[in-house]
Amino acid sequence: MTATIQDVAKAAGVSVGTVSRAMNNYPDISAKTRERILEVAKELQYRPNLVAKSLSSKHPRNIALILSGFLEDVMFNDFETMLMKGCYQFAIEHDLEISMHVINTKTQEEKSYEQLCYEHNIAGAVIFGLKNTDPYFKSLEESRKPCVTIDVEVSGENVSNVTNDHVAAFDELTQYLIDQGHQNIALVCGRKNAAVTSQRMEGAVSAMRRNGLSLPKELIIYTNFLKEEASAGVAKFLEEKAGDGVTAFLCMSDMLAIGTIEALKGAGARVPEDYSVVGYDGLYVTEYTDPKITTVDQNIKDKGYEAAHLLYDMIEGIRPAQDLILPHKLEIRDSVKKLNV
Amino acid sequence: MTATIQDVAKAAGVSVGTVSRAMNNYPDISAKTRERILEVAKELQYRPNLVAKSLSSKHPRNIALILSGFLEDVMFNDFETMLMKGCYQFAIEHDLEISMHVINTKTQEEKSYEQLCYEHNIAGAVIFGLKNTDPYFKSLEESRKPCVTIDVEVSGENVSNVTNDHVAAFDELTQYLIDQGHQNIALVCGRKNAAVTSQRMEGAVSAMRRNGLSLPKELIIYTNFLKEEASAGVAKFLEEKAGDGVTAFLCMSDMLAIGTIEALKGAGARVPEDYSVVGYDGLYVTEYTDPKITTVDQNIKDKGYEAAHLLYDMIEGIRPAQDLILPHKLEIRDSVKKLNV
DNA sequence: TGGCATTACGAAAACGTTTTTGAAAATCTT
DNA sequence: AAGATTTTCAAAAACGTTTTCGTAATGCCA
Repeated sequence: MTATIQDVAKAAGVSVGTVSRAMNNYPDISAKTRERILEVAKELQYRPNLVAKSLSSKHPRNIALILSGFLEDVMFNDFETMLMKGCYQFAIEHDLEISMHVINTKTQEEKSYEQLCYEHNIAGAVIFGLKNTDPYFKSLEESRKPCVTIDVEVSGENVSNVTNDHVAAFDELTQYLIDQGHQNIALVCGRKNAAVTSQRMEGAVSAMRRNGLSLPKELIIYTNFLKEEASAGVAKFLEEKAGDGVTAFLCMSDMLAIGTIEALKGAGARVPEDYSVVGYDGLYVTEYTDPKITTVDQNIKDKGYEAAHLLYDMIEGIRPAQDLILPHKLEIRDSVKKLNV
Repeated sequence: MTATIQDVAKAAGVSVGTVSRAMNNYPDISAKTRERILEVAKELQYRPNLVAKSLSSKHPRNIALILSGFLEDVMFNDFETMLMKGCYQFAIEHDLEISMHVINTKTQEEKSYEQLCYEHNIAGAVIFGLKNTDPYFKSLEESRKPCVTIDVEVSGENVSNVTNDHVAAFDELTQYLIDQGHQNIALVCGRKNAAVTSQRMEGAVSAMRRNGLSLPKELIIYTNFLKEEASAGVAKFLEEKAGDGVTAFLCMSDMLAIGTIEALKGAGARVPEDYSVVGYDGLYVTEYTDPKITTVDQNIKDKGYEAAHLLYDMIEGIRPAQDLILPHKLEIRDSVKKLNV
């Protein structure tokens, strides 16, 4: 077996409490003994058992990343991975233990957020993937354990939210399209009742209005954020010649942009020569498509990092629960043609 | 606070030991009391503290997924995510606790695999991302804790390996190209001293030899598995007209295939009309490129699932350490043109 | 050198479980 | 109906830490 704190204590001729104090840089211990103990510990290759530590300690250093729907959804691999990277980065830099938990709508019903924290001795969590109808909305609100949700608006005394200004970002994206000379723009829209959809819609409309443009109903193509639906919707749109004069497709996600491009190519059109297309999200796949898609990067890795940061501060009482809005970045690539007006 | 086992015991008028027996379906307890206890537990919304459980239990149910280089490399997002999904899937189905740990070459030096297991009360781990020169090669060999590595050959009494038959798979891929009438094939090669490179090389050569073809040195383009290198290498290759008559590029990874296609398009050539290209790995990004890339799917999610499965069996003494070779699948898409011979 | 803070440490409780031990109660045997 | 089993459970030890509490040792001052 590996050495325990007992072994170190015995070898150093001190009590276990003293070893604990030495290992954790506590005050009431002399420099001499601390050093001796550390030496012995090193010699024995002693590593504290983190499980025991977690069980006994009053100052928790365990946070979690909770992913809802991770096993069900297959679309947003990048999102979750980049989020993880951000969270783990912060945890490593600050010497925190971080664990990952996969849940879904069903397990949310069976076990409250607070219970999950209690089960794992977790001080708080960053939560991603919540759907509007998920039981956790209520669970988090009632929780005494702090948490930080990503891109979803949950109320509650101990819940923060990290997001982007999707309205402003989509406005900016739309403005870019307009600045490139596009006046007849079709909108490839996400799920009707999703929060993100209405935010992005708002951004699109505000940019158009500011420029004296309008968004007629015929130029809106609805989907559930699925590539195939975008592809089918755009194909139908072209067939029906619903949008004569349309020069650009403004898509609410990168996947929708990919589907749109697929349909356009399928109909024999070229992108961006015949039609311009923009996406939203900043998935890395947009760098590998043809053409590379102009999009808005949500900087999800930073989001993960900042979410973990905020969570930590909430746990330590440094910052109160709050909403954090991170900057986005317009990524101009090759899917938009500049029109001569 | 949430209810503890003590609270349940008190409420049910029994000892804590009895509650434990009831919760874990142990034999020596009467059906009546078990039921009563379960009822009380439900009423109090009792959830056992898994940390305490892990600390005290002699029958560990904790496994881990260890990712090396996760924060450094940015390339293989899909790989790691799909691997995770596979592992978590198995863990959930078998009611195991699974934790994820991010390490790198440096932390490997500081802490042995066995120490890491001990720290977290882990019974064993699935390990991904090891480089040939990593300290863990030795660490795993000496470990008494079982582990399963992915795609990397480590010896050791308690270490298994889950992989594909990369030689056969690459042979198959090469044969497919030949079957489509390609005789002059350039090879876009990975890092010279990587194990996977030599395996794939072996597969390519064997298929060519079998068909009376050869692989002259001038038709090999070396890279370090980076897209940009493939792009630059192929561009130079075309410029120098090193491979007149070449009709196809056989790439050792999907990223290399993407780089190759980029270079070909950059030189004004069309894929697959002018040149055919195939990749290897089955990254999901290959479904979104133009054209969609013919590749070999390593089925990494299954690999994760089976790795966790094997690990579990090793822990339970059901299966000994062993090498597991999983099937691959040739994914024929749109990047190869059939030649008339 | 005696008295008083202060410092340094040992002893033991605590964290929430599982597991072992042993004994009372129930059941079976003859 | 008495002994032998078996069943059921309470009590306590164990897991490896941290933290609290108390006290012995040290330092300081006069």
